[in-house]
Amino acid sequence: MIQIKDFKNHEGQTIETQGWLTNKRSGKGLEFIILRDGSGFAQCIVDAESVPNDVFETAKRLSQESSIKLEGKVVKDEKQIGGYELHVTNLELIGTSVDYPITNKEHGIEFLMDKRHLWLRSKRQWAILKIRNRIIFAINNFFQKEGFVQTDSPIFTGNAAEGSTTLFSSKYYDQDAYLAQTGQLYGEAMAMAMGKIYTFGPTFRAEKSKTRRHLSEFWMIEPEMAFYNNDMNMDLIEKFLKYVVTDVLDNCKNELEILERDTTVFEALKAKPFPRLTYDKAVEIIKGEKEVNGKTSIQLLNEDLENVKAKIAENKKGIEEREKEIAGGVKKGKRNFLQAKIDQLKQEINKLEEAERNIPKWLESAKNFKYGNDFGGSDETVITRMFDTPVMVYNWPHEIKAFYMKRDADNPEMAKGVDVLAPEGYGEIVGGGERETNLELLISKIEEHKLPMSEFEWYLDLRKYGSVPHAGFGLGLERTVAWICGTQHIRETIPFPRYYGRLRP
RNA sequence: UCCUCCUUAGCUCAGUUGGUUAGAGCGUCGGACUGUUAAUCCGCAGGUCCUAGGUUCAAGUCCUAGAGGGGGAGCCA
Repeated sequence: MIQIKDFKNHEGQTIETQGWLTNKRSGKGLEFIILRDGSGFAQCIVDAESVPNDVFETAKRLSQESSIKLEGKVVKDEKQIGGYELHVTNLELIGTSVDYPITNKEHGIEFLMDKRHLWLRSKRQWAILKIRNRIIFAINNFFQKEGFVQTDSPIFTGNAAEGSTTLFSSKYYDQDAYLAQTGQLYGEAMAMAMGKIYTFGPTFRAEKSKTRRHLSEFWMIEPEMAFYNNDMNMDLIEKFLKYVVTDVLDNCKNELEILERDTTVFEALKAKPFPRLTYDKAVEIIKGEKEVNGKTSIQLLNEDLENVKAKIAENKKGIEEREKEIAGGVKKGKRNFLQAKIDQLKQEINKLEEAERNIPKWLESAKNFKYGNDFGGSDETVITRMFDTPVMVYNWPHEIKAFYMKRDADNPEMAKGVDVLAPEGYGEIVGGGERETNLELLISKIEEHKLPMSEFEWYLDLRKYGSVPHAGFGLGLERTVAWICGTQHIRETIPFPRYYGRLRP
C-alpha cells in the first residue's frame, strides 16, 4: 500500500493506494477522482476502457468522502499539485458516504465549526494542521538543541492568582481548584533545578472575548532560563522566532502554497533584526508623535481609511454599472453572471464597512492614548502596522505588569518586561521578561496586588535559597500558527477550538 | 459586560419607498460532453423569511422584546 506523498518514488509502476474521495469531475467515459489520504492529494483517473464495466459504474456513483481502495499506474503530470496522478486499473469501495454536508463551495464560520470534525478533512485545514505540526516540531528541536529540558507544569492550581484574568474554576476532590492560565511560576522553580527549561502545554482563560485572536483553551510554550537578564531573553526570542519561521518555510512549501500565503514578508524577517522599542518610544509612535519610515501612525491609519472608502465607492460603482446592464435587457446566462458578481461586490462592501467603522475608533484611541496604560488590541494593530517584522516592546511601567516582573534599578517606575507583537494584526505572540529576585520587593508587590500570601510561600522559597537573575517568556502557539499561515481566524489553527460560546464538537 | 452589524432554500447570499405567485448561484438528483482542475452546459425538486407580540387594507421589509451568530472594546498568548 503506497501513500500519496510517496507516489514520486513509484513513477511508471502499478501500485495500490487507499483514501477518501474529496472531489470528482466527470467526462464521457472518464472519471477524475481527487483522492486524499492524509499524506497528500492526488488526481486518479478512471477510464472506462481501462477497467471492467462494473468498476467504472462504481466509480461513476462515488460520492464525496467515500473511502476507496485503488490500483493503478503512477504517471508524472506537471499540472497536478503533487506532480503525479494515478491511472486506475481497479477500484474497490470501502465505505459509502451519503449527503456529506461540506461541499466544495463557500460556507460560513458557524456552519463549519458545527461540522469541525468533518471540516478537518478539507485541504485548507489539512495544510494548517500540517504547519501546526511542523511549528511544534521546530519549537522542540530549537530548545533541545539549545540545551533546554522539557518539563511540565500542573494544570490544576490552587490559586486564582496573578491578578486580573478570569479562570475556569473546578473542584479538586473537596477543594476549590482552577485551570492554569500559565505555568510560569512553576517554570521558575524548574529552572532553578534544571538550568534552562521549557514547558509546553494547554492553558485556560475564562475571558468572554469574541475576537479573531482569542481562545479559551490554547497551547503555550514557556521557556525559563537561570542566569539570564532581559537583554539575553530578547536575543533568545529573536533567534527562536527566526528559527521556527525558517524551518516552516523550508519544510512546508506545499502547505503554504495551498493557503496562498504571501511568504515575502518572512524573507524580510529572516534578514533583518527585529525592532526593539522601549514602551516610551512605542507610545510616541502610537500617538503619532514619531515617524516610522517617513509616516506617523495617524497618517498611515488615515490612509488605510481612505483606501477602504475608495474601495467601497469602487464596488458601488461596479454594482451600479452591472445593474444598468441588466435593466437594459440581457440573456438569462449573462444576467445570472452579472447578478453573481453584484452579490459578491455587496459582500465585500459589508466587510469593508466593518473596517470603515473600526478604523476611526482605533484612530481615536491611538490619539488619546494615555501614557502609563497597557496597550489595547487596537494599539497593537497600530504599532505592528508600522513595521513588516515582529516588534519587541520592552521596559514597561511596573504598575501594569505582573507582580513578579523585575524592577529596573536605573528607572524604578519601569519593569523589565518584553512583549513581541506579530505583524499584520495577529497581536501579541510573546509576553515575557526578567523576574524579580528581591524578596522584600516581591512580598510588597504581592500585598499591593492583594494576592493571598499563603499561596506564594513556595514561590518565595525560590528567592530564599540561592536566588539568581533569571528570565523567560511565553509563546502562544495558536497565534503563531495563525500568523505564519495567514489565517483569518485563530480558531482554524487548533483541531477542536474552545472559545466563548463553543464547547462542541 | 458594553458598542456595532447580521439571521430568507441543504450551503452562500440578493430581495428597492411596505404591494400580485419570495429570487439567484452552488450542492443533491436526472441528462449531455474524451483531459477536467471549485470543470462546463441543459433540466427537475427544494421555503415555518430566527421566535413572540404590535402597527397597517396589506409585513421578508416598519416598531418592541427575546434567542443565536459575526466583528470590535475590555482582558490577554
